[in-house]
Amino acid sequence: MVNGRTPSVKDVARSAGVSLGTVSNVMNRPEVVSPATRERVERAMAELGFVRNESARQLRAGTSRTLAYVMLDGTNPFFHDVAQGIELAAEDADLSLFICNSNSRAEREEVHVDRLMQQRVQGILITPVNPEAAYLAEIARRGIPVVIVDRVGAGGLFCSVAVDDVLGGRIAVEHLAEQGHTRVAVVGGPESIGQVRERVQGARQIWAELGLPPDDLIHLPTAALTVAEGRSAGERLAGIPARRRPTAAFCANDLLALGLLQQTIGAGLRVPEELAIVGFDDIEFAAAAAVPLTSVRQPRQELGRAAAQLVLDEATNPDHEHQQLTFVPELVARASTVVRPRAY
Amino acid sequence: MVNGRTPSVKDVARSAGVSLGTVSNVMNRPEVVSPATRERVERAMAELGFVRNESARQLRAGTSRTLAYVMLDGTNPFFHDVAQGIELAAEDADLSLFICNSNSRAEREEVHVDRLMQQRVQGILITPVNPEAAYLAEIARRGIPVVIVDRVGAGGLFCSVAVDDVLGGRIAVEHLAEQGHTRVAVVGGPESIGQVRERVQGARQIWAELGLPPDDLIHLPTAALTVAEGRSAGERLAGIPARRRPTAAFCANDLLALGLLQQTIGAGLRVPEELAIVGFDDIEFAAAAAVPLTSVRQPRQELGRAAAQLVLDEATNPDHEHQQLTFVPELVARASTVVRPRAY
DNA sequence: AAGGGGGTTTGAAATGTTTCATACGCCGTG
DNA sequence: CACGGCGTATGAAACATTTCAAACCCCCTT
Repeated sequence: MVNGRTPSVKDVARSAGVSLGTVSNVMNRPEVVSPATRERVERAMAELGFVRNESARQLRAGTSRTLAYVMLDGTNPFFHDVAQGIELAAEDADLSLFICNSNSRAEREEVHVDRLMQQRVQGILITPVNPEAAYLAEIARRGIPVVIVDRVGAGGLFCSVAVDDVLGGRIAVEHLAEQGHTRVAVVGGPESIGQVRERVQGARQIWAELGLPPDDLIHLPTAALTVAEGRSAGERLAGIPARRRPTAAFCANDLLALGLLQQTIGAGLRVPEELAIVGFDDIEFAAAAAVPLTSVRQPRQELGRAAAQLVLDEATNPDHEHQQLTFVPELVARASTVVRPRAY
Repeated sequence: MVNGRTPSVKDVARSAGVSLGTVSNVMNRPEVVSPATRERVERAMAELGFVRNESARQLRAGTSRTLAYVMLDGTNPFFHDVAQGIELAAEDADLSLFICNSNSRAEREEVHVDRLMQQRVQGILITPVNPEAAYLAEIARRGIPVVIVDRVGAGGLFCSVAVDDVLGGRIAVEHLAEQGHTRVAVVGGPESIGQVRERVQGARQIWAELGLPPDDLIHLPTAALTVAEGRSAGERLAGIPARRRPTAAFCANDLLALGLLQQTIGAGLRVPEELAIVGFDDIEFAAAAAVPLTSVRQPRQELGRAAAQLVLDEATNPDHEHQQLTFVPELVARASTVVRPRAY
């Protein structure tokens, strides 16, 4: 430490008796400097407690060493698993990952993205409140690598990585139909969330294809995809007289399903005998629920990892082409829908 | 956009017909520049799509606008709630929050912290793998504001914010004793985690004070604080013949408790009649479990917010003094310990 | 008409790196 | 002995901003 100020390359150079350039070389191309001087410089660094100033490095070099992920909802473990996948890919590329959380608020999201642009991050991964937002198109147009995660972006302007949500809705409801259910609730909302729209749409599709009467697929809207909303939907469901009550529910995500499960069990319904439940995402807590939850699995980490790879390709490969990756979801059957499921 | 390059203040200045300094003034002290020029400059910025380069700003100004939180375990929702509290405080102070995740690996933690130092963040909040780690003391010694979250740091070198874990262990076991339990399992590990040691210690303390025989407080070690480990502990517990089996379990965190709950219910034990369960942290999923979980609540968001305030104080207040804040945990009784708990 | 003063604007220095052309030192070769 | 070449080291320029003393302009006072 040099009189309070944190030491700079200049201080290191002086203390080691070499020039600025040499110190820089020690950090960036150690092979060109002779072992003896390198040794001397490294000792000086250690002695002074030198820490390279990343701002200055980045300013001059013009390239940053961070990726960023703006997640939609920090209370949903799903997004943390995605983030974990991104983190692993970032680690491989020797990059740092900057995680932000918009909490489903569009204006907060934009503040975060703005800050990230100012930081000149290498690329932005984002699960946006609204993938059609004009400002997103704008930054992509400028050449900042942007990858939409868990949604598909508008008009091929960006890469995106998502699961086929329509298909997910289909397999969930198909599974219920296979178990003999002919009156099914579809729980989810608000419609402004694209994932919800598509999952519901998939449910309707297969229902029609199976030739079941549209009125027996009952939509139970919710205000958000949270445990609390799931509980509230559960109340409404349990309140329906037994003869007219759906015998199964497909929830737009696992948080809803968990809330619904808790509430309906509390109300005395047996799961799955009186009410079968399917969730979506297959978060870790789904398997850990007291009645393990059947769910539509998204390859969460894989989603994140693939997104990171796309953003890196866009950042480094001059003839990168935007692509929309779609993963195939998979049903994981557990005790909440089948009386004796295959082993966990 | 100026021929591919992203535009700089210089470009804005030229386009608006003013000097560099004026553009800077528009951004940093708008009150000194006349409305007419300000207007002109702002228009030029919008036209060119100018985005301030934060690296250059920070290099020159010497101050960054970010706080960072290095969390211990991204799979535990507890830490995300803490992060949320930090985020709110950061938002108030108009700072960005950089969230990293060490996943309980000491070397990854150190890489993260190193990067953060290079970025010259205003302060580092951290739930460290080991609060006694030498490198932490080292950076604190250099004057970087560091706050330990959910642990207390060594030798008053840093501020810290934590809950009284010993007390938490006491009230958990006291509650079980009040319900008449006289043979109790304490589930948790590894001992290398400070939180575990102290919670277990609290349990032993009160057990002794209540005059109960030490052998009837049975320690069930686990390799980590995860749902999977909770399940495995549950297997062992369920395997004990009913006459000698503990009638209650205190788990070192909610993840363990949730796994234990699931496993033991699956094995046919009734909760709480045959096995009462208490967790620790009171994460959101605790209340949402099919048998809502009694837990020792930590004020999670409050913890984060307080930590952020401490770090900001250290960063800005010249006569800051380190303090160790301790919050008092609180028992939240739910159905996993009492047959008819007070309203949820 | 000179002086003064307030409100704006300017220009240059400074921040800590990296980069790159150049210089240096040394050795072996012709 | 001069020369070329190689391996190292150097110094200055460049990066995009902020800051601050100085300059400028205009108007009011005396």
